[in-house]
Amino acid sequence: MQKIKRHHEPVNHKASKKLKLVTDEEKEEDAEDETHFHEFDNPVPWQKIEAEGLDCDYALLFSKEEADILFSKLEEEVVYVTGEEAQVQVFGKVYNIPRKQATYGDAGLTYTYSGVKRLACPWTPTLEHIREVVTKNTGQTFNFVLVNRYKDGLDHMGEHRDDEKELDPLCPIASVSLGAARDFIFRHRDSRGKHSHQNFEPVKLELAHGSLLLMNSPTNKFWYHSLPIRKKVTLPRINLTFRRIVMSGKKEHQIN
DNA sequence: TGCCGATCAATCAC
DNA sequence: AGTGATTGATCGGC
Repeated sequence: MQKIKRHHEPVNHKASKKLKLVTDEEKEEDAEDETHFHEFDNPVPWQKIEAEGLDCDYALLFSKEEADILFSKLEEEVVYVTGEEAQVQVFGKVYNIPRKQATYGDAGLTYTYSGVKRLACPWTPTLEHIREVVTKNTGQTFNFVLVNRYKDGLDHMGEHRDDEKELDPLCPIASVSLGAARDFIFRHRDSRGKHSHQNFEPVKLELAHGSLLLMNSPTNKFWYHSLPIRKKVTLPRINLTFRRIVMSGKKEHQIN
């Protein structure tokens, strides 16, 4: 297993200056005598967000300094789709999506967005680095990331659920936010529309620079989420949603 | 003003 | 093959 090089400040500022990534086995060995190792190894403090059928965990994963660097690196590395790939059809009409999108992941993986299949680009160094940090902090592995870039508060995403068939239903979706903080709204599926038969209050969060939101099962079965327009926001935000895609049985891309 | 919820009535996946 | 779900723009109410 490859070691992760930490080239930014650690989350825990009380941690030793000697930043050495230790494997789980090494932790076991050192655990008894070295107190400062415990400080360094402390997991990020998670905040639980719960409602009926909704189960999320929120944490500040990166310091401002780390997050600033990650943001600018992503601005250099990520290539967003253009043209027809950046359009979506709603009720028969074609629109440009009100944000920029890109898909990265393990070789050969595809992702279906609004009926259109899209091939994952190979991981960039920064995306791979963030994936490793997320894995280290969640214990979950991901093989794909959807990148959404919102250039200002007018860029947005409408209400939807991430319930694509190709997603591993038990794996959480890990959403990393970088750049401008944006409001994020959950609404229960049975509390939408004029004749909704239940009355769950929306769950509203602000996703901060450097934060990680884990959306655990079965959140996406019952709750829609959206990133609404915020006219006061003038700065860009990049959002990374790490997912686990299972190519169940389906023969991938038959080449004739 | 800005925000929020409802509507649209075409197309597609299952 | 009929049904249900859809994603974004627009509009009305507050």
